[in-house]
Amino acid sequence: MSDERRLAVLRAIVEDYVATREPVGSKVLVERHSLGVSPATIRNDMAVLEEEGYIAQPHTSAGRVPTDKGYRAFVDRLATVKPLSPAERRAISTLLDDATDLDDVLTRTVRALAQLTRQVAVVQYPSLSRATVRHVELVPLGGPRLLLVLITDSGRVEQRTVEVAGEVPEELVGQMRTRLGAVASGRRLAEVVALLPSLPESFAPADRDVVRAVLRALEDSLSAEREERVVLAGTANLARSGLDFPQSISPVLEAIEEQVVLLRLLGEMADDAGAAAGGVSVRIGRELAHDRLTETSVVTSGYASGGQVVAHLGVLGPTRMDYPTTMAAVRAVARYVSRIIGG
Amino acid sequence: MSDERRLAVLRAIVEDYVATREPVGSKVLVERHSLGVSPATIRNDMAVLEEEGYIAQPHTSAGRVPTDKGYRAFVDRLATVKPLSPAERRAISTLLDDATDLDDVLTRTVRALAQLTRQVAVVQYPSLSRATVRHVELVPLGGPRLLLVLITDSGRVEQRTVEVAGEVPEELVGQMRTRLGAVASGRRLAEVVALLPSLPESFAPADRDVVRAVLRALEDSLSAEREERVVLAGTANLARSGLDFPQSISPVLEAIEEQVVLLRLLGEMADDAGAAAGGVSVRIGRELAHDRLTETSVVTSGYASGGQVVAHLGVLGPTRMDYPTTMAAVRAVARYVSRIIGG
DNA sequence: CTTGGCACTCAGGACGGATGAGTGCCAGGT
DNA sequence: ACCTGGCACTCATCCGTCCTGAGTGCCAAG
Repeated sequence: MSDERRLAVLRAIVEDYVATREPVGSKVLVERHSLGVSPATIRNDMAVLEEEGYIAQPHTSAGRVPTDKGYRAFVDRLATVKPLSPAERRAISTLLDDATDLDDVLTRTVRALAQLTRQVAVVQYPSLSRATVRHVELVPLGGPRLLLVLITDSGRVEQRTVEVAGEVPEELVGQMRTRLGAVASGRRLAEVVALLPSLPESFAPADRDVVRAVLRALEDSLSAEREERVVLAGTANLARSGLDFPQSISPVLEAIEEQVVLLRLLGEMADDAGAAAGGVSVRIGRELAHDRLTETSVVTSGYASGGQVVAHLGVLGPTRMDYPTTMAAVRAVARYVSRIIGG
Repeated sequence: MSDERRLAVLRAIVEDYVATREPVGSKVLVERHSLGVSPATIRNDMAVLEEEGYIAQPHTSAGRVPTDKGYRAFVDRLATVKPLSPAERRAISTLLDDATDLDDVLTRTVRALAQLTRQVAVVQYPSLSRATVRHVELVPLGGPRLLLVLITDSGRVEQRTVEVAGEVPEELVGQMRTRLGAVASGRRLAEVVALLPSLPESFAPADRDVVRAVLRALEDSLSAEREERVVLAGTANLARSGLDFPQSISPVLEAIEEQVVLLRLLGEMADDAGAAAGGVSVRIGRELAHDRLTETSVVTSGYASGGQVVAHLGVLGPTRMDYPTTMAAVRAVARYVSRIIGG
């Protein structure tokens, strides 16, 4: 009982099924792959693979289809690395090279990823919590409103309006700007938050209410909820591969509208085994632990700035996706982005 | 030949078809609407309506379906205004009232619109070209990079990194910041662009290259292409109403990914007849003049700041949509946003 | 352990008749 | 001049039946 051949059969099934979208039977298997044995033998192997949960039959008289477990085995042990074509590499560079600011880089990145993989792409903004403050700006908007702008070293710009009691004198605005700048510049955001409470005391008692309002806004901007942002592209690809989602594509559309869901996934997958080595992390169907995404797989990778992983990006597609190609694309794009923003 | 009754029949057909998604025949028409005549009479009217192009038959033994022209007549002459329910009004307020900055307002707006109409919602950012500059900020990002931040009176914050030849001394940065601020503050963007060319001459000759790089970036930020942005929501609603798009929803998904297409539409519709009166503009199917959106309708309205229309928002859905409700929602939301940002 | 043979299952397509919704037209009534 | 009931006609859809063929599992022989 050649254990080896059984795995070869599994690989062949996954590859054929991904290519044709149709359950694959023993006959076409020996025809398309040179396995050197007869269909009957393959059938025995397939029976075992089914017993072990790697493949399944949609109905009695049909061929076999890989299960989540089957795809998992394929990804972990069977997939052969598939380098990007020169054309694809070129596409990445031409798309990303003349980006201007961070927004632009990420928008182009997510488009590149969607285009390469022909699937839905997600890119997360660099995390704020690990960033350091480059600059704090406070601008009167007229009337009782101020605009607070926060610039981090990763190039992120956060903005927030502050409602205060009444018109704020230019002088006080200047004072706050200076002292906030002095306290925050060069520090990590978490440190800044810790230093804020003591700040009002250095102002005249009459001004402290205004100062406190500004600080509350600042603290709020740094809160976990606001700090996470994602960009999306390739939603249209879902419709194209609509047939790959037996139910319907709505669960996927819903999930990607709920950015919370995406962020949870990206976060969880950051801790996955493969991800540590700067590699690619894959979750297949049920592994996503999301009851409406059982037909979906996600492929992610972290990207870095200054050697430090600052955020993640990835791709969403049907479980029945071309994993080698997708993984190669995700890895390549993640590296390229790291190079651009990483300095 | 009562012209009046024929229009009543058309209205009834549109209403029934929108409600049931099924071609409507003469019999159910007299049953559901009290038209006071027999099915046979209705049939004669329907024959005329078909002749004139307001309705059509999918196949011989089926009922009638409104054509684009039929919907147009309905919208222009037949639709009865349908005020929002108190619950819906409340939904708008609770969703929008505690918004913080402009980004937040627009994100909440687009969500509210998507939720109310159960369709795809689009909100355009306030146009830059009519805005005036509130503040210009220039921040060294370390190395040969500067970050240029532009804040307008409508609360928009534009950012852009600038690559220069080498490290820029803090003093020069300060100088540029001050002079840029002096030139730009309070002026309209178009005026600012006109004033830029003369600016380098007030700097030391050695610094002029750097100054010019910054100005180029600034000018670029103000260019038409960059100035337009939109936010989207409700894409998942497309899947739900997937049956309403006979072909597939992909053309719609593609169109909304191509923001250019959306911007063109919003722009064109701003000039439509109804739009002038601060009202709602509707385009139905072929009227969109987009060969892949023949099954789609768009409902838009402008929203204002300081009495001036600064941008547009709207909704995309199947031609077979509930126009009165959708129009009411779009108008209500547009007014509410105007009130919030309009000051 | 492999292989050819064989009986078995069953989804999907093809065919055909019945059903019924809906129409257009006409002749008669108001 | 218009409305109406009656009627014959069309045709999409539904449903039951049959057939085909892909694919399987099992077995006995190599």
